[in-house]
Amino acid sequence: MTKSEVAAVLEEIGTLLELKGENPFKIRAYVNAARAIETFGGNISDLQDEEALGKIPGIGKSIALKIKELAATGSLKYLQELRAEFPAAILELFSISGLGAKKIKALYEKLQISSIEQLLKACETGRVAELPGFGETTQAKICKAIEERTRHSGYFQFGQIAHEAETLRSDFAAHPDALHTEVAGSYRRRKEIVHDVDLLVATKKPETITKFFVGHSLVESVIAQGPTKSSVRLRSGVQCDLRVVSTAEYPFALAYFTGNKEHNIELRSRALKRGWTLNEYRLAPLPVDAKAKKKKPANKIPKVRDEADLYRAVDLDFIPPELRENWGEFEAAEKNAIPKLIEKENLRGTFHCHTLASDGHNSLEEMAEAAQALGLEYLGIADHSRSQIQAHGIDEKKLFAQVAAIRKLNKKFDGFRLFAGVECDILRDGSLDFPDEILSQLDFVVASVHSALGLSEAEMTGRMVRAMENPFVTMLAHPTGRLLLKRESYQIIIPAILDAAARTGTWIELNAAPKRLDLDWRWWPMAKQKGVKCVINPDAHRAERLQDLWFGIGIARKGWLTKTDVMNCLPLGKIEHALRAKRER
DNA sequence: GCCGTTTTCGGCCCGACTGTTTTCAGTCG
Repeated sequence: MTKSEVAAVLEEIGTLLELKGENPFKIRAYVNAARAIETFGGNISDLQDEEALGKIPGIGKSIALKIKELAATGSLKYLQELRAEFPAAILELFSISGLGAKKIKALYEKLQISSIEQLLKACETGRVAELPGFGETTQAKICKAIEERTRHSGYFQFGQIAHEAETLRSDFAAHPDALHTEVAGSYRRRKEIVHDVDLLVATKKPETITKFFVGHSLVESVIAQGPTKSSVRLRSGVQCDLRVVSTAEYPFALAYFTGNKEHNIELRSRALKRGWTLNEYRLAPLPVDAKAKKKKPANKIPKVRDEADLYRAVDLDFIPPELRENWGEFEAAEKNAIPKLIEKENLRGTFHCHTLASDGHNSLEEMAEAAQALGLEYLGIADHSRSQIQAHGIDEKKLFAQVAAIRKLNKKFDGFRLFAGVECDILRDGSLDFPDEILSQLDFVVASVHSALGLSEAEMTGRMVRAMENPFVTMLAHPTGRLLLKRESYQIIIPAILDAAARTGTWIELNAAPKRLDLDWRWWPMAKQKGVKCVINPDAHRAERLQDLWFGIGIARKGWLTKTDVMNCLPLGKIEHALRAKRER
């Protein structure tokens, strides 16, 4: 049983308790515990170790016992009993926006509705509108939400909505009444998956800004519109919320809406400890009445002009938005230990790009030109190897023709260089698609898995470790193989992969393609600790997709990486040596 | 159900918007 499976069970218990109308704080305890176990970074090798579980903040005696039972027997009596009280399909009703536990409970008790299909039927026959607390409008909204749900999941890859988000940002930035503009929320934290866009604007003319927003050409429909908050659906299908505040409120709102939730709770609790209350508008003294007798006089409230002032007010260094996940950033900010995160400008080159030779859409020359236009000093070409039939994998002959073409082109460049490589398939047994004699003639080798994806955890891990043990394999590409919102990771033991990478001197790719963003940011602190080096690659199949590097930078920052952790921050003069280091060991 | 540099009992983040109400409950973030 994995941590996330345990978290899913706790989450489900929370939902079922909500349906039962249980004490809201008990419900929150389960939801919190689910989050706690999922995000817990430390070692819990044994989920049956009740004592260790209980030490995780948010998990107490009762929940620790339940986790233990779950880990030991694979099931949980308490959950079985809860499930027995409701039809199984009822949980899917929670995926409809606008429906929460109270409404679902009413639908179930009054109309015996327990599935989306039944709900749609009841809406169409007008029975929902007749329920107390519901009405014609609510019924129509439910119909629309069901329709929306079938059109898209409500979750988007960061890259799918980045263009709209940036367009809105720049359009507001150019608006004369918008004094400050930022896209906050999970977008600003550079989460790989976002489900809405949070736009924040400081202004003296809220009505004008709101009007401009709901009338924007990217807006498909308006969901809600009030004096300080409006919500719309954009053309891509993503929901976008606008918050309008004053300039004085802006830094508080920016921090508040950048989140995440756990980060905000910690920030507020730090304010409370200093005798203040923090919300999205201001830092204010605590109300004097409540249990104030023993209390020492509240500290003077400092002036806050930007986010850095706010963090300073609670005795913290500034925390970059990407780190605001309550994932160790508070401890680091207290000890002046927030690293100087990598920036886009630090990247000097990149590897793992495709050309017309395999399944890319541009020539060597076009890829090189695009790389130079981005200010890069070098670009590594790595087309697919021969066994990738569907991706037009190249054979030995084509590969050497490309190497020759690259060597020839390099004579023309000034201050720029192409490196000749290959994206070599890792075969089922961990051997490589080309023999060492061929690989040794290349500047670098990207190794990756594209076949036999269903191997067991032990087999898949062993396969990758064996590939990394090859001295000519410079880097391991998209290590988990996940396709965001589409395909889960292969079954692999990532710490074992990282250990092998550290031992063999193999770089691990941070694949910057927005559908991958693999290796995931959550693993990079561990990778770094083990001494593993990162390489940020776009896996570009078109020249313009080299720009995906920007997504990779966001994830690298989110993974606490600095420029010294990322090999392709090395300048041209040093990267060549670094590429040879492993094979010369 | 969890938690404690205010507390082992009594809190637990809280504000915005909508729709159905006629002062508020429900949902969301």
